[in-house]
Amino acid sequence: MARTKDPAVRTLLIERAAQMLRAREPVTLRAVVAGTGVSTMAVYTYFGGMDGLWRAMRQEGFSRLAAQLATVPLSADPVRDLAALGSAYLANAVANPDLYRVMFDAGFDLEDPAAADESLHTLVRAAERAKERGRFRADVDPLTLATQSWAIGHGLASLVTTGPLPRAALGHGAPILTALYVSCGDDPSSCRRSVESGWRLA
Amino acid sequence: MARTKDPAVRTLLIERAAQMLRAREPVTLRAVVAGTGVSTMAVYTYFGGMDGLWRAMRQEGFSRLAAQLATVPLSADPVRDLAALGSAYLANAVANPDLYRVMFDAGFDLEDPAAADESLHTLVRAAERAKERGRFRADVDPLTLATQSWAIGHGLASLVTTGPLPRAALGHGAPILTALYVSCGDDPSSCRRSVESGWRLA
DNA sequence: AACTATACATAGCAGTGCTATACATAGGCC
DNA sequence: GGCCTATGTATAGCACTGCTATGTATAGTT
Repeated sequence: MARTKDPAVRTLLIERAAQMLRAREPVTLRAVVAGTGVSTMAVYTYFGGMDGLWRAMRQEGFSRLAAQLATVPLSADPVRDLAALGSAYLANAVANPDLYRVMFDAGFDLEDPAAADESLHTLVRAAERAKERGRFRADVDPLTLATQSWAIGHGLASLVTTGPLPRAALGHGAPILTALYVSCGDDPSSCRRSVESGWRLA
Repeated sequence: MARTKDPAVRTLLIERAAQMLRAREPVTLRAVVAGTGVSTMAVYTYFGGMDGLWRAMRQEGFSRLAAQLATVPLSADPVRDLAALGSAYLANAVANPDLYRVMFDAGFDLEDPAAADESLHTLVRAAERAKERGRFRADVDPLTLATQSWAIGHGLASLVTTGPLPRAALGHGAPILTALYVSCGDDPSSCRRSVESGWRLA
């Protein structure tokens, strides 16, 4: 038929754009393709335009988040795991602050929404296990709890990556999550132990 | 000396830009001045450029937030007041979703940072009163608690205004705040009553 | 009333994302 | 193997962006 697309060019452009984003350089069409040797048209054949490149970068952000969450080893203590996942969430945000900010721009449209759903579902499963082991009351909805945990993590991550709060404010995550899990029925002292144990991981 | 600036033009441009933002129209220099009768140069004399106009819009967002928080009537129940302030925070975010999103862009630089500080301080004072009345333990730091409440509110507001969570998710605020205030020493059942009472206000 | 400093309108600048067109090249077909 | 076609690529140019230089009118000072 014809020349086939080279997948390497795709990742090359994404990485270069992410690098420029981190370096605080303006991510512009011509600037992105400048060092790569390819022409401006490549952005259109691979991404359909700059919007598509930004979408791909959001996707990359969610992929890195999923990878970071995947590094959390599941233990016999599901509350510890919940805290560890929250800690990993914040660790990913501070490791890629610019990417994290981009992730939640432009209406949250992704190429593959499943990647984001999967990350949330990791939290849901941990909450389910906490219920099964009797740490949380039976009337606790795992999805609700996961969403609440997400909101807490995102609030801290967003305020830290966008500037108003210093990085040390991320430490607020542990006491808030502890309070939340205690409200789900977990024993206060063992909850504190579990959360602080999981929080240290990342 | 010369012609003096007309303050009305300033507010006119801000309101028109905010209106275009709400209408999802691209907020561009020429588009903003189009309907006003003034020329593009007005944006430079009044704001120093588009960046200045965006900064002014962020300032407008914080002003509206402060106004919304000011409508909360202080009561004899400081925990109720804390919940009411949180509820008002979220109400402002959903009433001006686009403005809220802009508020936390571009590194949080404002013309008058005191406006933002003042809003946070309203929360701090409520936390202090809760300590004085014995609802919270003596070792609770009001600023810490206010910051934590802010992070929770911002997490929910941000996830709702940017899309991933539906508006109904704002209801998660009440149970999370309840859990947080209980962890500060408040009695669980009276805390729930106070928070739900304050939450209804907005 | 004359002067001057300031706001304003116009026109034009470099830079943006995007697209139309021509060209090169890889793959299917006989 | 040699065409042929479909596809990726490069170039040039489009409308638009924010911004600035220039000239002019005007409000405030003296």
